[in-house]
Amino acid sequence: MHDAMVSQSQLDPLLQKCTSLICIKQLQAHLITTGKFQFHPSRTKLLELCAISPVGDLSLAAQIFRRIQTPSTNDWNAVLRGLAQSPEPAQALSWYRLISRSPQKVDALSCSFALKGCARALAFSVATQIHSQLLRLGFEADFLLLTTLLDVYAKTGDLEAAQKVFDKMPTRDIASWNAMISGLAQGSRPNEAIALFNRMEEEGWRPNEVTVLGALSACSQLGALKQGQIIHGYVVDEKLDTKVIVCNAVIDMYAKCGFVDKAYSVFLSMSCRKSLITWNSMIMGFAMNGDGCKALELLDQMVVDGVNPDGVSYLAALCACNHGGLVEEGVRLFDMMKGCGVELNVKHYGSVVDLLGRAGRIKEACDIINSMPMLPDVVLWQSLLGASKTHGDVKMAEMASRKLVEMGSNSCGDFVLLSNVYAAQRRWHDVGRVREAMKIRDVRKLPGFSYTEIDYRIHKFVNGDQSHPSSKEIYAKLDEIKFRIKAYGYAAETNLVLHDIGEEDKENVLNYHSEKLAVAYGLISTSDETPIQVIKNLRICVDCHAVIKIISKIYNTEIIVRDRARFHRFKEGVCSCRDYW
DNA sequence: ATAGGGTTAG
Repeated sequence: MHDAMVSQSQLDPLLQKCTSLICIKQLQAHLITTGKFQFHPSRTKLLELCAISPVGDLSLAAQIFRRIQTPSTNDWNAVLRGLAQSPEPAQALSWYRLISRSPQKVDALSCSFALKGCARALAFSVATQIHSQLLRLGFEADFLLLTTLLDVYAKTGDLEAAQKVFDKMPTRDIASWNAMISGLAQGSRPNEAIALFNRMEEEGWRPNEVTVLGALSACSQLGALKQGQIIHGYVVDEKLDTKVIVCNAVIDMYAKCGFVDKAYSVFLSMSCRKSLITWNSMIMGFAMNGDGCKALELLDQMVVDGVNPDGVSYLAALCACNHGGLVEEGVRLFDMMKGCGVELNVKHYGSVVDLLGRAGRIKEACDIINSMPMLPDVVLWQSLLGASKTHGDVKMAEMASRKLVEMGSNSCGDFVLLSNVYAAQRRWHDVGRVREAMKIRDVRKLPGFSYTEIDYRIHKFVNGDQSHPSSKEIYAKLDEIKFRIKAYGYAAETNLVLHDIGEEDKENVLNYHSEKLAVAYGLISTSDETPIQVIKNLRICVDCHAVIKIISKIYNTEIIVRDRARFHRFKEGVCSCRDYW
């Protein structure tokens, strides 16, 4: 680059074309050698480019900054913005404090970048400080800044604060709505996310691709198929499905609503190029639905399509083998993974241990745990404990429980499993011992709950719930079910109930599990052919599984239950998991 | 004068 060629007016266009670090360095050297560095109007732009562009270099930006004798707020902000989007966003917050103490002081942009840093560093209390500061500085009418603020509150987990900012905003634009909707969806308040999405449409806004991502994610969480289908329709009408990211969200929504076929048809008819996430979402969809063969097929196909599987792809495929009962294929896949350059993490080990454990190959599962290069996590011991329970291996169950206690696990499920191992053997004294340990440690049962979507509304039930407006009819239906399945030859598996209470009471505990309440409500509320859909936060219980199979037969209806790990599709007395889960 | 905010799988 020749000095004479670069006059003041020519620097800006050069900056626009600057797409490499070398180029940045050349322009910087030029400014220095020509003595224009301290005063050139494009210096800040160069600094910003260096701090935030993917080809830039943040430490070089810091070096450049240090040479500036009197940095302007914009110079400060350039580095601040770089720090906020760097892998160490917390550094942005100390930098922000430096700006506050500098003669130039912060402006609205400084607040914006610092808040972005808070969002990424999950620094809630700093965000509240910046919040009060921006009010003092009189930025409260800046709705872009307020959108950033509400986003930080949502991301750091204070949805009430986010909602407050949103409600008080004098003007909003689509990004403000999007931040609030995705905030609710990601903060596990999917019902409110969907309600806000609908309100947005009522108020005449046209959702864009970011909006539907949040809304679809909410539908996925809830298993809200009908609502999800409406959004999918909108996506097609508005041609938002030209974006791969939107297609991915649609695929995920159908898969998590239990309609893997529908997910697959969207997958097959996509007009844009599939990304790694597309393949992974689809493989996971097949995994959740127990279709191991299809998952393995896709794992091969993606390579042909030029997309390299990553650790998530393999984990999903392994999980599919697990849920599909493809034990040999799963073990083979696991062995193959060791030589294909993908780093195995604790989840891969967890999955194969689970696979072997479920198949009753508990010794092999235990050997894998002992051979791991990293420390086993609680999940591994929990699957081994679960497998020991299923296969009645008391010794192994006790060993796994001991490990869990050593690791400080205070999860109720661990205690319940061990207790169930004893209960199945009628060792009530040991059951009592476990229950005592739970009391001492103040272990509480994570409450089980189930959802079902009826007429576009989500109905939630907890165990023994009597709060639903149709509670009377639901319980009457459960009585009828109880009567009809008894006549069919069913006997409750009461050895699964934790407490050594009377047989009849045990039956009642089981009878009013949340998933049974949701299924009963589904039965009295739907008359058409659509399957009853239930989403449960925990794993489905063995008794509920047995009962729902019979219900699907005697009521001639299809019932789809999504539990914590996978789908169960009940039809004509059998379940898609083939009782293997 | 202008800059800034919202994004899918595990």
